[in-house]
Amino acid sequence: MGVTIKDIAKKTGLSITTVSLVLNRKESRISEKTRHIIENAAHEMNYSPNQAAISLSTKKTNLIALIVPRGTFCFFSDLVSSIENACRNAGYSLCLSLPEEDEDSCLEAIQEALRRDADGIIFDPSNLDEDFYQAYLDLALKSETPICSLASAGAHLLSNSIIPDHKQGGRIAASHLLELGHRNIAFIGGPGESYAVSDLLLGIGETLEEAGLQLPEPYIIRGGNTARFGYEGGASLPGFSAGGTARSITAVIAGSDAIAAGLLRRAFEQGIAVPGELSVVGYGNSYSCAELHVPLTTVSIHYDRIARKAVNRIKKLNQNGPALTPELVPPSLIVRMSTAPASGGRTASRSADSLHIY
Amino acid sequence: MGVTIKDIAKKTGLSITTVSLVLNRKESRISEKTRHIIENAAHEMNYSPNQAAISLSTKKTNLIALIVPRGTFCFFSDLVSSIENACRNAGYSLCLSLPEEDEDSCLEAIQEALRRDADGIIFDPSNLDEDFYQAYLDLALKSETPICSLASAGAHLLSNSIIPDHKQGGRIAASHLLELGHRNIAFIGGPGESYAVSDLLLGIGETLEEAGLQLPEPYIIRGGNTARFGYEGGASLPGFSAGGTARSITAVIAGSDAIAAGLLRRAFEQGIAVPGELSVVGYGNSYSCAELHVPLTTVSIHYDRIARKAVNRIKKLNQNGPALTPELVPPSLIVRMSTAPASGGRTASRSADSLHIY
DNA sequence: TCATTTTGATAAAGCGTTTTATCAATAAAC
DNA sequence: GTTTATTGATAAAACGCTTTATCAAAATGA
Repeated sequence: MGVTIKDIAKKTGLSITTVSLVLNRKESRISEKTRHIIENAAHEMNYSPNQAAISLSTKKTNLIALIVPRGTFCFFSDLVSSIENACRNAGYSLCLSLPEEDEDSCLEAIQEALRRDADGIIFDPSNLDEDFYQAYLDLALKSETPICSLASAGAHLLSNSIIPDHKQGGRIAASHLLELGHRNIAFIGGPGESYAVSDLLLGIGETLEEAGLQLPEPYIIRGGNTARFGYEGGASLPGFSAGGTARSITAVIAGSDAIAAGLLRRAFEQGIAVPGELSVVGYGNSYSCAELHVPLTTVSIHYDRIARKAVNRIKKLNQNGPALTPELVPPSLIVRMSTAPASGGRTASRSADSLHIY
Repeated sequence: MGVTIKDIAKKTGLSITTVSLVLNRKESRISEKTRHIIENAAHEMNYSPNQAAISLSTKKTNLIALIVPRGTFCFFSDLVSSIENACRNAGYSLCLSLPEEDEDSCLEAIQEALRRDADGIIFDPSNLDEDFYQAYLDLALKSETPICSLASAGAHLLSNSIIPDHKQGGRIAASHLLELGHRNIAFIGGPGESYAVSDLLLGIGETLEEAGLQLPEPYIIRGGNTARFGYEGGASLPGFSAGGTARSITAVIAGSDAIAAGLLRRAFEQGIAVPGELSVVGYGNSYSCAELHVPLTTVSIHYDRIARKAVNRIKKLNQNGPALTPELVPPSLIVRMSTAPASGGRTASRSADSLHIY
């Protein structure tokens, strides 16, 4: 279809080699005169290099494949958006796959990435189980494509992972509530097989234990990551539907912001004041969680940082840098308005700006 | 890096041509025996075709580029997710660009798509202004890459657009409120230059006029598409901060679900009951809008349909089908719980299921 | 002036496919 | 037993680019 360097060569009467050299290699020994002729011609003819040809020749595609199974642990758009940005800044194009959560679909996505000979694969398998990892790793490692996982499970197998430190995330959320004086804290979150949620729970549990408290079985509701689950599952928290003081629980940590949203709605409908009677901490700091009627206190996973690190790592590996050990990225707390001291009082008025509401 | 058909040829002692024929052309005249030998070898050696080479040879990349300027009219994740799905189902890979909203960034994104020689470009410029279209079209049309726009502006120039019928969306929203008996309806929505919002307003205006009403200047608040804008701009609606009956406005149409969310928060904080005292209609039916404490009545843009149509159109154009006229896709109303009769009464209890809340 | 280095440009091979034209061998038709 | 079709496989060119090795011409040094 388009204009090729051959066309430029023909038009200028110079050779293909010369054209290529001018267009790619600033340091090559080409006279200024020739250089100008070619640059002008290229511009006039509206030349655009053909990436397929470049890829074939150089064995670099400048492509990063991002694979995020649908319905993944945290709302995907933050991740996708961050990775896209990081890719663009680093000169990569982004090839996006949102496979279904079953093994076949995910493997297909990986094969697609290999067929396209991506310079790197970023994969977020946080809600898949470990059996899967093996198959995925087999494929990944057989090819020499750098793979960067965004999940802790299997991290020992995969040297190049950048991992949100969900355990730390759990600690942060729990500490926040403890500091506010809460003693009866519940958890509601994702499916049982999810490693991300397991880590999260681990952090919560440890922190509570260190404070001499525990997280008893009935205070843990597992099942999903959706708002619907938050709405429906929330009702089964001990004493949640009872009015006023009958509630033993004063705070809930949700495994995702969506769950927290559902929970907030349930509380609203039942006339339970948040944060007056119930504090809620979300998880993820997704776009939408600042839009709720009670802006959500939540744990930010810092996908922007993770994205930068992941893309960077792939870039280094492409330059034949050494494989590196997995890196944990610590989350941080975003305090908005859904948490307050256990006593029930609203905290001293905080200005919207200091609350990072929008 | 990987195994090539050359390797397979060498291993089986057959020719490259034969290998290629076996692997791609079911109908070619190759003996069953040879076919089996090659298929087995390919499988054993874990052969994966190199897309760059295929592209170079066939001039088909099986790539669709999706360009959605950041901060676009409607929350991008619904669109992106739908397009990804449609691409996958149609055998395409998705190359995603989320450029900044300025012209340079968008042009870069288009050039990237051309460099990658995408089989088609899907572009959502709904919040860019018409000047931009010209530059964008120049590039697009100069190449012969099929382009499918998702915006109405410039549609007369671009034959292959699939366009959400925002005007119809406006009519639907307004009709709904009129049927509920509202007479004082306001609008709060996106920036002045946005054609999408202009269409939306047009639909609203026409519908009100047909009912003998109008949308007076002070009832129109323009500025952005964010929740923050909904929260802050909402307060400037006539009489909004006044208590009880002082409010003249009984219903608001928001230009996006995010705006509606901000508005809902403002209403909550000011003790204005939704939908009891104020009805709110959102726009877009984005993921998050069902998660709000008052599940949002909104206008669904049906991105899934739009995505399928857009991808299909590109596929047909790739098969040398004729260029087609732009197609308008009608939105539809999703009634949830943020609207009620103007009288103030809550509507007869509706079950959650019939409300499409989750 | 002749040998040596530097400068400017090029030819040609290679990257992994597809595809057209060709060819030998076997089968069918006469 | 020739001639003609058919079957099964292949050689080679092409796709658009990069890169190495090569080469002629000009500049430098002795």
